[in-house]
Amino acid sequence: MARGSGLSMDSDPAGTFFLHKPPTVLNSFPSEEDNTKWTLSPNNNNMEASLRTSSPTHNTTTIPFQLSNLAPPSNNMIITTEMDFFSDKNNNNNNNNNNNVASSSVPDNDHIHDHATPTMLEFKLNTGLNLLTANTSSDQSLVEDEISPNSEDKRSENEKTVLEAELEEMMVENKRLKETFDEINTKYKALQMHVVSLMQDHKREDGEEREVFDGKVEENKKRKQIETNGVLVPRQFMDLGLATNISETMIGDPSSSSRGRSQDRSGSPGNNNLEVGTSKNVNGNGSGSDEGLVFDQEKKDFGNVSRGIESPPKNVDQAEATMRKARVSVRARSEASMMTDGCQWRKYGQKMAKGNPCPRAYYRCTMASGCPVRKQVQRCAEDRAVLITTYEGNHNHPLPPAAMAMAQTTSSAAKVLLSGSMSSADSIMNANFFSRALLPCSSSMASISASAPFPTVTLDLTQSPNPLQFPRSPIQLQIPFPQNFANSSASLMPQMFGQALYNQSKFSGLQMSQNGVVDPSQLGGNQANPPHLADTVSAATAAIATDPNFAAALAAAITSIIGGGGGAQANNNSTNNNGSNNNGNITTSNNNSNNGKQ
DNA sequence: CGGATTTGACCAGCGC
DNA sequence: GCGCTGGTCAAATCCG
Repeated sequence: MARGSGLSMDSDPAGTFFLHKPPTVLNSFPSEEDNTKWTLSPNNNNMEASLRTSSPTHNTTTIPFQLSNLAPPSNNMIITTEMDFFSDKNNNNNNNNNNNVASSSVPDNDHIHDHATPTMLEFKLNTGLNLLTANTSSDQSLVEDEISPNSEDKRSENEKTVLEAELEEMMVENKRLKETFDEINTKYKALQMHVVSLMQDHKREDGEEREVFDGKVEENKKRKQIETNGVLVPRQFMDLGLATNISETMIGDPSSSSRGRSQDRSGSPGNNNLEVGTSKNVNGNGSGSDEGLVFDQEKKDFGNVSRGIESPPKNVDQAEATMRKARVSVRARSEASMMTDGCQWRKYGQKMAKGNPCPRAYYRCTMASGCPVRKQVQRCAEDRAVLITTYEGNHNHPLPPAAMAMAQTTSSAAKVLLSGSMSSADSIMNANFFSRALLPCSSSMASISASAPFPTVTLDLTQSPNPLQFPRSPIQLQIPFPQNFANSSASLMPQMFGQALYNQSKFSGLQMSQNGVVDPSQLGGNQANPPHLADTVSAATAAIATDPNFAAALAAAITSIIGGGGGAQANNNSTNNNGSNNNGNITTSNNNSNNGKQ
């Protein structure tokens, strides 16, 4: 391969260019002529053009390229070019590695090989046509342009028009973006006020509701009936008190400790929603629940809360088991058999699941021996283009950046679901609030299901709402993600949700003062005292609003939306490496008590 | 040949 | 107690 740069051109008034080959290229350039005649043919508003040469030795060669970033023309137009020659006869897609100003292709390599040396049997011409309109002192060859003033003026006029149109378009875009942000800001404040108001109302009614629920096993049965019928009632639409009552009833009523068998825990058809199950009905004897991870600190805190505040110790085990089973399910359209999430997985099983003709595959993480993280992959029964991936557990090893987002999400989900698994009513409220306020952007793609046997967060990346349609409801803020955003930014989404989850898990542990006022200094403090709901909400919204990662992700999402979804700027650098993963406070309990094969 | 995948068998939990 | 289902194991098989 030979590389040459700095071909120079000049032209006659008719627009015919003469290409001068610099000495450094002579040995590799296939032509023996010193001057090859090139004709410049502008088209498409002068933003594209092609160079055509016809010579006795070259026959006809056309090199298309684009003209962009052109400054206003001058009479002394200087064109610098860069050409690369390399041997790949079949590859006509030349890469302009240094710039994208121009692209070219060589349609027929044979024509330019006529006079190649015997050792240079094949060439490929890679031309980075750097078309500049200003004088440059680079070592590239320069030649003054002699294009006729009339045609030049005409072209510059067109270019000016195009640039002005682009500028105007960008200004409109900018204005629209600003309006969108303003709208989001306004709605966020309205949402915050409304949620706080709701929580205050709930607090007033709290005592009354507890009385009622204590005697209302019937309501719990109703709830169970709904779930077993496969009709998901998103908890975000449930009355907060009802959610609380159900959860507490499930704890107090052993008969309600049956693990549901609903098939929708990993995202049943039509359940394009975020699910945060808060059931705490896992059998405390631990059979089958020994796998997965336990957060030591959370175990401790949880135990404090449970024993010290409301629950008998046996419920601690139940919630711990629930914690270990916390899952994050991701729905995304994908033709591949498995989502790329940055981790290495080994398939260890496959089963036909009830209600779905597509088999469910079981994978475990193989990035480190003993990593407890597992995932299930299954296609949606109703829409086979949708791939449902359910993660469970937390990695016990360092992760590559590409895997951080997903891992953070699973870990954060486990945390928030632990808080939702506490017997404290407020903790249940946290899980409920998760979908109502903490993930205000997700209502169209999120709901809460109590039907899952394990707490499961389901992120739906399959929806493609109108990119610019924002909700009118003052209390709900949706950030609809365009389809291509969901597809291309699967790593960003978990990051957003993961951070939100993580923040929520933080506020769930806030210490409250006697009067129920949140002490900001207690953010992330111990969890000895259960939070009050209104304060929890305030702290949560504050945590979300001030979180730079969430803000960045939100901005990226909106940018993607406004920009027509042309690729969200999923910045891996914004991944919170201080997430709950690998923080050393997790232990693996892998007794395999139920895995022994006799 | 070593690692990954496939697949039948096994086990636990739950509903009836 | 039995059957169903989800989840896992491990031998067999495949593959690079």
